Amino acid sequence: MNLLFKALRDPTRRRILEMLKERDLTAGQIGEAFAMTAPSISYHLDLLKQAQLVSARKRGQFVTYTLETTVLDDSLGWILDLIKKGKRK
Amino acid sequence: MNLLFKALRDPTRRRILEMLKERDLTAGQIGEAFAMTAPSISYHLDLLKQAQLVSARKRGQFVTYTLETTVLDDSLGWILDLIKKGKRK
DNA sequence: GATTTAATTAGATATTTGTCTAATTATATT
DNA sequence: AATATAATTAGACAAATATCTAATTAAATC
Repeated sequence: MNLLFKALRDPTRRRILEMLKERDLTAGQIGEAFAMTAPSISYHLDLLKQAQLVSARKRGQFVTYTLETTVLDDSLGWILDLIKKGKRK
Repeated sequence: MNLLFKALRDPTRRRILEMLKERDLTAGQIGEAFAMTAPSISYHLDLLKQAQLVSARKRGQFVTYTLETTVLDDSLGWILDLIKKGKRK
């Protein structure tokens, strides 16, 4: 939960997730969309991976990233709880 | 959106929101639940206020904080989009 | 009106974070 | 096998963050 919110805190990382929503992308393709060096993108991808928001598979010299939504269910549940349960008792 | 995720990133702040889900609380009451000085709590409450996740009203010398869920709808929408739309095309 | 209490603001500081350049690893191509 | 390409790792560094102590503000009580 902590790694998840940590990952979602950064605009670049949120943008990457939105891109991956459309289609799987290699690290290089992701990098093209940002005015940032490859190592910086790598860093963000690593945090997303740690949070299990993306998975990576290597194909030749390319690494393709895929959006993983399972872990988002937790955050959804947490937020929904906050919205729905409020103020009973 | 950015202030929102920024606010949700910190465990202390998430905990505060969970507490406020049950009932409104004064700054002091919130502080009691943490091993942290009053100014630190004030700091967190300020960030939550900036994100519009809580509102504050002063009654005498006390300040009571209330959970505000409206802004959470945005985050919910954003996350749901990520989960539901995925991989079309 | 002086003192206590609740809370915030100001200022200092250690840690975390996001970025960079340089170096490394691994694969593909010539 | 030498070179080029994709990506990551290592190390450095500035900016942001979370915490503290001290000072301030505002309300309540003696």
